[in-house]
Amino acid sequence: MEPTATVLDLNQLRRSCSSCALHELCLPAGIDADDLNRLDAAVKDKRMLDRGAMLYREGDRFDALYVVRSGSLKSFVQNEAGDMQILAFHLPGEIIGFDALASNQHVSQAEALERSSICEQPYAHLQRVTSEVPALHRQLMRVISREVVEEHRHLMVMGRQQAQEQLATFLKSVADRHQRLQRDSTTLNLSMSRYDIANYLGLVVETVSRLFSRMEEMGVLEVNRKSVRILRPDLLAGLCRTGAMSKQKDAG
Amino acid sequence: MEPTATVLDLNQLRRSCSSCALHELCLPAGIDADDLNRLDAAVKDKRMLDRGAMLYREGDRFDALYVVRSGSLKSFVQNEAGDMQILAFHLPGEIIGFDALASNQHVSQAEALERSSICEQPYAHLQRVTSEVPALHRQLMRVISREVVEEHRHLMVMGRQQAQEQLATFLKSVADRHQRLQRDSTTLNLSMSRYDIANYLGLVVETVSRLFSRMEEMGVLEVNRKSVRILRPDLLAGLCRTGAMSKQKDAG
DNA sequence: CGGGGTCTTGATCGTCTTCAATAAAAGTGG
DNA sequence: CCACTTTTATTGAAGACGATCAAGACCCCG
Repeated sequence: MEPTATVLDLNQLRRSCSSCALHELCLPAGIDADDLNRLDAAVKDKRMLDRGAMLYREGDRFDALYVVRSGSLKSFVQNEAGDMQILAFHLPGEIIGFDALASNQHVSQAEALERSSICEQPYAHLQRVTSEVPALHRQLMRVISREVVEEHRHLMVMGRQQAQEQLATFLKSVADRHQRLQRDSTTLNLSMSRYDIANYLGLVVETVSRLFSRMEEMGVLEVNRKSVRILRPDLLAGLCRTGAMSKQKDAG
Repeated sequence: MEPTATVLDLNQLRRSCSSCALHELCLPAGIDADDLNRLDAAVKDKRMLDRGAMLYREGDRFDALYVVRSGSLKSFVQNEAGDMQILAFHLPGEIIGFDALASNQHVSQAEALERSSICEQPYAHLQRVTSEVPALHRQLMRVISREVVEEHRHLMVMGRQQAQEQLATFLKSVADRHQRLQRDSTTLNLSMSRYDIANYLGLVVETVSRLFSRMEEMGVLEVNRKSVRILRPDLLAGLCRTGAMSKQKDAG
């Protein structure tokens, strides 16, 4: 759509973390310039991934955490039958790879949804730096914790909300993350396919497509393939709430 | 149901970890007697929880991991509206509390499903011991990793399977965990209510009840309230498989 | 023994899925 | 660059699965 983005990425690629446009969003939040430089030194390289390319596969040895600089990815698991379940979408500034922290090898897979620039943080280095810089360690823990909370939220959405609420919640989530990136949070460019969205929510693609159309009719959205404009953020927020009847609320 | 269990618990309560019937199932797997004693010293106390009692609540400061000695618990999250989503059930030998590891405070809640005996491992001590005993550290990491994998599996079940497959998978999971405990894996005593099972799977209680009846008619189970006997483990295993049509399999 | 919570079962309804067809976009190769 | 195929998205019609509403049975606890 806009070639500007690509050009920007290429420029950023040359720069170090301290000048990274995302540096306040990922690990270094609340960390001074000195600490930042030490972290910077640990960065191995900045990889480019084409659409469909895998960042890591299940079983891969764990040797780094990854920060999305530009583009986006999906992470997912597969069962014996090959069924895929998408766990999360990852936007710029977000960190991937935590799934391998405990066992030292990945238990999920990550694939680029579009041409993406990835910043690789070798874990051995990162570990050394975080042990020396308590602030960085706390920040890393905070990010991991957010990850856990996010998984809980995903389960809650799948378990207790119905399709329209689910899609509304998903869109709001993407919009909120755009906002944190100081981007226009009303004009979303969804890099993932309808299939991916459906899979993530536990629905089929037709249902998702219909919901987009319905929310457009309601005047909440303006949908054009990948491009979704949120016309009424207030209404969208309302659609997220599990309306009156849901399954069960608090159990005694 | 059987007072024998309660008596056993009371006896075990007096004993240390090294004589704990579950010791090979939880942390100390693959750890020699010497190491075990050091771990033993770290155990603060063994708590009893009545049915409905909370082990920890959201926001509680993190200060220990807990091992279920007997009984069982559920862990869950709640949203602003008070809707509950059960994340997991915890059987004897299983460890709870990992959700707080990163942020140092719990982001979910744990409640006893029946009178349960809990072994408390103060984290400060545990940390000291694991740093001195690499084998224990690895074992802890392995357990955490299993937790992550389990959450992925939960998402997969909720997202891609239909009701009957979900319940079959749930039952098989409980049976498998019974087997690891060297218990009779064909006679389950489900401590959680139908409401809890339904909530865990993202269904309503009536659906779960009907599915139990249906699987009984099929000759797979013999159901009597909380007591479920698996007559045909082979058929049950078959019911777990997402039969032919599901939502979407592997995406290209 | 009564009463509240749990569980089961039935009837009906609605949401989401399935199947099918079309359209638009993107990728492919001459 | 344009036919060609393939993938992705939309829409319709029909059907199924699970939810909802309602009633009754059962169980446990005071």
